[in-house]
Amino acid sequence: MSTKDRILEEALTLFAENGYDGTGVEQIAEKVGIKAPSLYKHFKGKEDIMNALIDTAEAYYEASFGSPENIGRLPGSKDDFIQSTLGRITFTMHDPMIRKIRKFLVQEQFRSERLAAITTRHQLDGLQGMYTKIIGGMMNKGLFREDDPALLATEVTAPVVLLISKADRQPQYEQEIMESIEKHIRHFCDVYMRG
Amino acid sequence: MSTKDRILEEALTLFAENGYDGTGVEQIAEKVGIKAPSLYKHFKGKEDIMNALIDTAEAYYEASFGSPENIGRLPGSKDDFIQSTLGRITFTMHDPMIRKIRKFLVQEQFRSERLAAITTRHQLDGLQGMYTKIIGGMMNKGLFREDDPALLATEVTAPVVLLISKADRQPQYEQEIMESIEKHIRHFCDVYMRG
DNA sequence: TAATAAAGCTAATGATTTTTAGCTTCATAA
DNA sequence: TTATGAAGCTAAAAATCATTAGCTTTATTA
Repeated sequence: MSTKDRILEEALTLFAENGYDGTGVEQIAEKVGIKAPSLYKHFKGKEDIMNALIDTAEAYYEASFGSPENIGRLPGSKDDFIQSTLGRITFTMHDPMIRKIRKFLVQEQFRSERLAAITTRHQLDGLQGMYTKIIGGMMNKGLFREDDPALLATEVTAPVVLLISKADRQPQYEQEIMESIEKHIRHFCDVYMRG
Repeated sequence: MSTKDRILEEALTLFAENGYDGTGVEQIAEKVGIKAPSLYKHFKGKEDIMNALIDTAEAYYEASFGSPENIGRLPGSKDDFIQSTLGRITFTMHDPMIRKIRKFLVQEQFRSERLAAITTRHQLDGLQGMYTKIIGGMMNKGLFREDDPALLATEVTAPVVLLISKADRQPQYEQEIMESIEKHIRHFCDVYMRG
């Protein structure tokens, strides 16, 4: 892994933990194993590091939610829907990279319009767009009752997003949070699915 | 209004806009109309200002969600439920004090366990506890179908909380957001209320 | 082999920021 | 009226931080 990428990696870790203003270039350099002035061989300055980081977050978003392939096959039953959804949530919750991007964005969302827009995509439009397609597709197959797929996507994803945020800041409650999420998903299926 | 209170007021405004680390004591002093060293006649230091601010946020939470009186009378019909809920949301969204506390908390939630706990209360337990009581009460009167009131409270409040956060960082979308919220609330009533 | 460029280092600069020391003013109370 | 304490100020200390300048090493390439 190149030094440049190592810098981005450690910077994201530190920004996620202490925020941009709460992180010094010296800290970043130390984690990478170089001295602070050497950072400037790779980036113009601290802000340049953050901008590169934002590009990473954008690319990551694009890879996760940008293409329809990420949905995979449509779930064919209630249990299938529940299991694939819980799987996605468990992955999203624990993947270190996604977790750091989430924590970084939530702290820096007010820094610029661009960061605000990315935060909204990560927190709302991403998951929601994905579930609009899934639910819409399953509706066509008669697995969901007729309704507005985008609205149902909001209903199912919003509580999950909020509970994952809670787990990010209070990991000691992770177990209860997972139980709440599962309960919520099952209830959602009971209400909106056929059979 | 005392200088001490003015300091807290301006500090909250600045912390909400630029975060704790992004705000200098000099900025706070300037907004108050004094010089930075004079702040130390009222607080031990910058961190002491934030701690006092957190007490304010706690007190505010207690006043808003701590006592059952804040629910007022139970809504007696679907329209009553929708109107009182939309009223509460509009107020919460626009009240400058609540708005600043929300923005402050969302940025500083990882700074300490105390801030994490308060953020969870403000973002989840507060509204949710209130709506658990409202929906539970209305269920007893036969206005809601039989179900788990706490679960329904999650379903109705979570999308609202997320959309309000979006409005905080992207006020230019406020109108569409309000429409989304209203659509969501009406849909919620259609699904879970009788009649 | 000689030249070059990339990537590291030390030392230091300059800017900012929090905090302290010590002085002044002014209202209040003895 | 005098003493006291609260609340402001200026000046400066002390610390931190991002960045620059200039040197060294090392690998690559002509």
